[in-house]
Order: sequence, then C-alpha cells, then structure tokens
Amino acid sequence: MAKRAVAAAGRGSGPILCCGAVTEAPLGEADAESLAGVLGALADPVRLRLLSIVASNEEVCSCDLEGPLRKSQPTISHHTKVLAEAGLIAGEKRGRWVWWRVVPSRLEAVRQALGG
Amino acid sequence: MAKRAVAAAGRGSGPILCCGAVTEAPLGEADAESLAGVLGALADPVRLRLLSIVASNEEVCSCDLEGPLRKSQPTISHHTKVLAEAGLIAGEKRGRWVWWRVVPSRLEAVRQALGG
DNA sequence: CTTATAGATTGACAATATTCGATTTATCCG
DNA sequence: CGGATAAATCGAATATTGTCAATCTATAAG
Repeated sequence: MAKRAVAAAGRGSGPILCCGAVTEAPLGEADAESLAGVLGALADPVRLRLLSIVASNEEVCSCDLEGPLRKSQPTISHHTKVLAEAGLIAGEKRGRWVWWRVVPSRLEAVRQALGG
Repeated sequence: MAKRAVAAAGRGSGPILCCGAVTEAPLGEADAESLAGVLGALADPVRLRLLSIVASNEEVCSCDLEGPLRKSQPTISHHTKVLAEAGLIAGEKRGRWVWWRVVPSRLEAVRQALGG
C-alpha cells in the first residue's frame, strides 16, 4: 500500500443543495448553511490562490505551496484542510508527501448552486 | 425625484478578475482579494437566504425580509449593505421603503470566475 | 537505530464578523 | 407642525477566522 486518500470526509461529499439554485427559490436554512460552508472555504485570498495553483498543475505537493503563497507550513496545512473538507480538493499521501488535485465536479456544483 | 439608487458604490462594479478563471491560471493577489471579497459576501447563510428571496421575487422591500429571515432590523440592514457593496443586489429607495433586486450579471461573473 | 524531512496538530493571539439594543435620519400622513 | 414608520448608524458583546511558533507523527535514508 503506497497510497492513501486524505481528508475526504467532512462536508465534502454529497450535493450542496437539495434541489434547485439560489436564484430559483428561497433557500431552506440547511441548504443555506451547506452552501455557505463551501463558499466560506472559497472566500479567502490565500485559499483561492492555492486552489488556482493546484488547478493549473494537475497535481501539486504541499511542499510546493509554501513558496508561491508565502505562508508558513502550518498555515498551508490549515488551508489545504479547509479546502479538502469542503470537497474542493483531494489529497493523496505518497511517501512523505501529499499530492493535491482539484475536484472539478465540486466546483461545478458550486456554480450550479449559484444559478449556473 | 421619487427614486434613488442605494449603495451602488464599494467594490460592486467592474470585473471581478482581470482575466480568466480560478481554474485557468494561478491567481494574482489582487484578483484573489477581489474574488474573495465577493465570495465572502455570499458565504453567509442569512445572506444566501436573503439573496434567494430577492431572486425569487423580482423586487423585495427590506421590511419584508425581517419576517422570513427572523433577524432584527439592523441585522437585515447590515446584510443588504454587504450584498449591495459586493454588487450582488441593488436597492432603490422609494418613499420610506428600499426595494431590492438581484444583479444577475454579477452572479454570472462569480460563476465565470469560478471556471464557468 | 539514528537522523532528516513532510505534514498535522496544538495553543495563543490579533483581526473580523455577526448580532442586537438604542439612537438617528428620512419620509409620509393627518 | 407632530406622530408614526422604514431604514441607517452606532456601540458593545460574542463568535469565528487567519496566522505562526512549538510540538508531534510518519516516512525515508544512512
């Protein structure tokens, strides 16, 4: 066993809204909390840059994020965790490194929820 | 003069990103701040429900939001202000009331920025 | 086994955000 | 004018969040 999925739990799986989009009908409280959670994960400049770096490179190691983002290692770890728990990225541990990829379907789900 | 635009200033106008989307290339810091600002306005359950109510009704008076959202008047006022400054809704004061509408192009711009 | 390295976790602190009561401003009506 | 109503602003309490130093865990290499 050389691979291991990382941080795939949390609120990361399943649909964001039970049905429809923000623009279609008044949101229930549960749906609002759900969507706000994912949007909250996106609503940070460091996490947006992190996500865009991962999206631009197929696969990115955590260790390659400290440089471009100019944040400490614990901070990077915190942000990857937030994005992973929101289901927006998925990590795989290989040896000492964790490799991150975007989850395109999750981003698509966000756009849908926003009325896409 | 019976009409007046409300809270159209702030970061509300202009494009969210200078070019491309989060998924296309690493975001610059300015773009990241810009997008995070708009997403931050969306990343609150009360504001999402507020937005969905306005979107579902062409035009909604602030006074008609207190009931469904079950928040105090100052809280509603605060949230409409945040959404308006993000350019997501626009208000028009008519007499004693302020009528809110969504700005569909702004929501579309968010979806685009997210890789739509 | 020992050392080195990647990443996660913990704890603390500063900065922000949400919320509401009280007050103020603006507008309408009699 | 004076009373009533819609909304904005102010001030304060509370909760949440972003950040990093220090520490811990896991894996690789010698």
